[in-house]
Amino acid sequence: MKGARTRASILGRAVDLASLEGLEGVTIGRLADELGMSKSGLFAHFGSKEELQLAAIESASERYINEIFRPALKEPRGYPRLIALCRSWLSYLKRGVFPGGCFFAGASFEFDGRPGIVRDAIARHMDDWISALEKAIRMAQDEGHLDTSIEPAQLAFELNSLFLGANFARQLRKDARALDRAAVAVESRLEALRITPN
Amino acid sequence: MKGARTRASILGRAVDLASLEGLEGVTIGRLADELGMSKSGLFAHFGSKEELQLAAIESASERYINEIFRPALKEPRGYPRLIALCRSWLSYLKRGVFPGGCFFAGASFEFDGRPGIVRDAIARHMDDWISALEKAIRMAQDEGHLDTSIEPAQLAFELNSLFLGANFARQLRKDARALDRAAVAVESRLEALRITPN
DNA sequence: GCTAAAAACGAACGTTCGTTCTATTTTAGT
DNA sequence: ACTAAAATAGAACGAACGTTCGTTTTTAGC
Repeated sequence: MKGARTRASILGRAVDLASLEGLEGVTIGRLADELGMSKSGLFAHFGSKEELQLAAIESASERYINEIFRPALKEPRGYPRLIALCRSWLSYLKRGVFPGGCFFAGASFEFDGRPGIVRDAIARHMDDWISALEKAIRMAQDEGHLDTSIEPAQLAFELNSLFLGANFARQLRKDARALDRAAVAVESRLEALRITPN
Repeated sequence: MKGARTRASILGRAVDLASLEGLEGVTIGRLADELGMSKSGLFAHFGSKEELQLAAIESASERYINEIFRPALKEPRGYPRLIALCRSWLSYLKRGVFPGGCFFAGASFEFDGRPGIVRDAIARHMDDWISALEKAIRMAQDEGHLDTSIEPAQLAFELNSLFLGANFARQLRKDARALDRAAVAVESRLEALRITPN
């Protein structure tokens, strides 16, 4: 069906736009104009703005997983996969996978003070992401690659904080060294916790 | 003049609302309703929505400085003031100085992808904040309290990242341990860099 | 190539947005 | 208390919002 292709291109543009101007800032009229189609034609694909937002979140999640998670899974479990995941996140920001920085960082801060199913969907995806980070950490500990005295949830919090800090420094402050700063912090923190075999 | 009092109460409410729903989400009609006054009466205080947003940012900045910066300045310069500043930030979040978490964290992520003078004003305030953090770090180094091998800008980046991470975990994920996690990370990072006299 | 279904369109709906007037009320200085 | 100035109100504006509807065009299966 052609509808699926159109729908995908709508969501692609919606997600890009949302990373720049926020999920609520993506207006159906503007989106239709940019794609050269009518408001009503675009609208019919979703039935409501809320459904469009939910679909955009799912679309962004696929990109997020493909660009960050999938590549890191090729590395062997343990320390290599954990550090690959962190490097992958910073590379994802550097490559400009979303033109306005991390879609989920923006959406998280935009919706954290509102009720509703859109907020819930964002929170669910971020829970999944943090859980994935924790799992990678736990695996590195299980493999004997990482100090077990640190709680996985604590380290995941710290790493995720550095990712948010990188997004902040790069997107708002236009700090050209943002990614380097985050990389240095991530690498040295992990290296200090690393257990090398000998 | 009575106008000044009214203006202050408008801005107080606008800032609270913006911390919850975003600076763009604060609508003049809603704001007027909540304050029991007319749209046009409220509007006349500012002349445009953009001016209202700029005034709200200034108002939020005063709160930010009074609640975080001012108390920490009572501590002696050096390590005591630096750690007081960090503790003050986390306490500011815990106390709920803004009902929707840190006003500037939200505003930063909301406007980082847009052009205009509102974005510029937010960026300027955040530059000031990061500079203040760096200055406190440099002073601690000058006093001989802190390892000089770390760049002040690097440590400021890391500390600020943990603050953003705390806001994220607390406001979006409703993680009751968010503040503890950030505190543990901040304290251990600073303690490791500390130089104790003997 | 015909045809039923799917997709896109164009016009209009009611609402809310920021903003602009003019008129009225309230304040502050004498 | 009087008065000029400041503050607030009320009605209306065009534009944009999300949404609905009936019609037309395009697609896909036979």
